[in-house]
Amino acid sequence: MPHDLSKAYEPGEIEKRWAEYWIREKLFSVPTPPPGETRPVFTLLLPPPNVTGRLHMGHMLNQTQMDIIVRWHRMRGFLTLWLPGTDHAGIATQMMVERQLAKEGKKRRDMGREKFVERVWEWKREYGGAILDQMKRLGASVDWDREYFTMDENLSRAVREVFVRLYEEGLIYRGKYIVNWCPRCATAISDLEVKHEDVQGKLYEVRYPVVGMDEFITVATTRPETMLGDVAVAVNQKDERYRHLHGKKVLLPLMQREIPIVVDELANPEFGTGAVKVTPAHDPNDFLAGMRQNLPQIDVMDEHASMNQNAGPYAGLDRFEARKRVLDDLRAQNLLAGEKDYTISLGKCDRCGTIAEPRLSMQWFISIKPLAERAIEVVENGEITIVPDNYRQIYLNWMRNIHDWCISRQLWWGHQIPAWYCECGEIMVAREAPEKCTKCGKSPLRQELDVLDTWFSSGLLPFTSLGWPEKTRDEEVFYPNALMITGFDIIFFWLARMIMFGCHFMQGHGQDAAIRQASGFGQRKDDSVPFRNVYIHALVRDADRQKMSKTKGNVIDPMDIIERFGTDATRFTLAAMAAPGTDIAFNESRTEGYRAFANKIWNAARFMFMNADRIQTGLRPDAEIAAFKAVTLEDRWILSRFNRVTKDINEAFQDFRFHEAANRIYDFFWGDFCDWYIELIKSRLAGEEAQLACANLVALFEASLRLLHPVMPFISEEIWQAVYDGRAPLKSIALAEYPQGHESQIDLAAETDMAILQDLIVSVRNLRAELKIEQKQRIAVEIYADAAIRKLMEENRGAVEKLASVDTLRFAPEPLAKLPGSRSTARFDVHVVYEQKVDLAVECERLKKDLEKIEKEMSGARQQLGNESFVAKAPAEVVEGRRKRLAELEVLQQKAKNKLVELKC
RNA sequence: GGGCGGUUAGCUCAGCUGGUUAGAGCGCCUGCCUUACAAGCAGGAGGUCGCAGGUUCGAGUCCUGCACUGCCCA
Repeated sequence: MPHDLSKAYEPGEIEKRWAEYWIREKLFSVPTPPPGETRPVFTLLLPPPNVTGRLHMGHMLNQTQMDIIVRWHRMRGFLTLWLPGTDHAGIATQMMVERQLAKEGKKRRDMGREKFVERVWEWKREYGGAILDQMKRLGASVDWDREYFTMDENLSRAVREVFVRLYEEGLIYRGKYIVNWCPRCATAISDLEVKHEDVQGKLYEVRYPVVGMDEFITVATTRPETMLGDVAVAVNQKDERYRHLHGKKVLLPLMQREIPIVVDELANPEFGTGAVKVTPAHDPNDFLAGMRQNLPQIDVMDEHASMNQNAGPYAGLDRFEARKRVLDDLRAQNLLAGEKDYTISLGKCDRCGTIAEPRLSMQWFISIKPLAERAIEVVENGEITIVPDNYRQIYLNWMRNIHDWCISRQLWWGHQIPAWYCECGEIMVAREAPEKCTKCGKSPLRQELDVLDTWFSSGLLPFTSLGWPEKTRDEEVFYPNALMITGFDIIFFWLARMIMFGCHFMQGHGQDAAIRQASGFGQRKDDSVPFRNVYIHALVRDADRQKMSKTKGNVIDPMDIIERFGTDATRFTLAAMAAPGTDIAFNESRTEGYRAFANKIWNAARFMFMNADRIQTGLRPDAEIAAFKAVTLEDRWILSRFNRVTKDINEAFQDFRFHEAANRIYDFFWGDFCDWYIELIKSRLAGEEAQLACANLVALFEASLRLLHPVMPFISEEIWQAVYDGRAPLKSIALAEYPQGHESQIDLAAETDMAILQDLIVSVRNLRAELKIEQKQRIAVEIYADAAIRKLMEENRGAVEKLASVDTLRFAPEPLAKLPGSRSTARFDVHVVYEQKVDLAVECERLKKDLEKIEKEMSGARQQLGNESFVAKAPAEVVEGRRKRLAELEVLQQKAKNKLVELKC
């Protein structure tokens, strides 16, 4: 890699090149370590994106954070495994292929299951890698050799194993219950796959005539079409209004069916009329009431939510059309007692947006409580930590109120449930297809047509991706994963399921003891957990804090942002804005700013190379911060800053405080390193010390690149490789050592001295601007200060001259604060010698403002110090700090006052 | 209905366990193409920290109430 970097920073080409290089060189591939491995291990599973997915901002944030943490660990010497892969996304993928077929005028059902599934595989082979390809462009440092797909043969085998074991343990059962049903997808969906939305609807009141009485009972409903399946009317025991109707019957309007009035807690006397229709086949609460009251279940809809033959004259109508007709007919018969506006919480299929329908059907379920118990325990007792802490509570609440999980889906794409039916009624659940019935010996058997919920298989990934159910060395080394990073919206999908399954199936598992100790988990007791720590990130919104959605059209495509600003700048933006627990309002102007930052780094590198090539030191192949020789004040200062910042950044990463780490490095590189250090050593680079100064520059730069690498992997790699001019000691900066902050190199005296010097330089610049002195014109300044400060300024007069364009620097024996064209701090007065008239009015105004501020602060400080309890109770250093500040303020006040008098303001 | 957040500069956001003068980026104003960088440099303006109480020597930070706003669950 030559030193001649192009003049402008062009991320596109650089990023593409290194992304390919990293993959080609298999830099992040981790072979199974043999026994005796002593390095700490860090494992992390990519929460599997849908195979149909395209990278969105949420993925980008998620992956940026993972990549930062992963690269950081790798550089700190951890054996770091990041496992990539995708899940088969049952409904989504099936939809995708059905749509493709529709274009060819074909239908899934005409095609047959086998052909259809083959077609899905074809689709997967062709398009299924899209999201992973995008990850490659991001430079995600995953182990591509270990890529998983939930439908792979080994993972499918694991799924069958899990199903069989759970069934044998009595934790899987089959039954006819009300489930959420999507009429478009024609499958059951889980509670989590139904998204609720408040919409304005109507509450209809319908009069049911009581049989044998000249009376009506009025029930309220938001879904009148379901009345066709009514089997009772319920009233509450305590409700006096209906006491006389207990045991009577009503004649169900439109259907002319006699149904009983039952007494059941389902009826809430406070709500509506207090009487409620009971439709066990179309409402979960009614279903339970039906069981209690031993009522029949009348299903009036088919799988597409059209009315079936049970709906009598309405058969064949779509549910909404049926609703209209039912209402019309009720109206005509004067049975519609009222319609009120009513807010309805409408459940929609998460995948396709169709209004979900509660449906009575035969499904497979997991009896979840026993699994949830341990999943609660491991979070309560700290075997798994969740950060930020408030999500811990959310997780626990959900887990404590969990319902049995419907795991069967009426789809073709997915893991077909390993259950077989015999005509004799026997059900066999087995790892491999049984040949004949175990009870009656008959064959052939018919396999269950349903497939498993996608989350069933992805919930197993923390261990199945490591070879389970085989006992593998990988499992011993890499399980439990160290960390899971995911979005809060996914807590219940992945997190909860992985924890339940992990704790259940990995019970008794032990991680290699030496590795576990080395990895920092020595004190954790439970190795069954899927991961030790969880970090939950927030949502990425648009610049106006709106949730991104296709319908609103405000979706920001990360690939588009990357195209324009580069991956590094995009990553940096997300990192810099990712304060734990806070949503990110993605603002393009920030990314633009961070591209400018990358450009700054780029140009600083060009400066370094320009000098290195000129000075001919030859860049040292062993460049590293240890080679830095602090001889001057600015050297000691920048070394101190570097160590301080490094320490802060390491701590920030430890706590997932990405924004803090990003801001620290930004301020350090731009504010300290470029604005001051480089400017200060320019004269040294031109002088006798050039070699040393240049070596220091390179050493510091190289270390800073390593510091930056996890956040901006590409530009750091590009420049780092250039530093070594094609002879880098390692294949990549990604394998180099991450800087550690050394307390011993933090030099408080140097930082204080430098601050005084910066103060002086800024004061002079300030005066120049005020006096409207042209930038080019060099000027004379006078300084008044005590001996120590005088010495400091004397020793660094070159710096002042260069950075403030000063040609003569004199020291005055008398205070200068009174003079026009002067500035004062508590430590020194500085005066610019310049004939041009000072604008007295402006100066007076500024002085008065300053004085006001000083005096305001003084009175505050005096009040505090005058308060006995403050002096008695506040920590000594705080009181001392206040005293010192007050003394300073007094000096400043005096100086300002004198000057006001002198200038006759 | 239950729970959880947010409200700090014109905009988007930091401010961890309460402690000196509340910060950043963008935007704005002034002056500079100063040989690394105009995606830049130098200087500057801009905030009674949503409102009202309280705890404390001390509150942007802790507590209570209110207002507005967002999310999750039922």
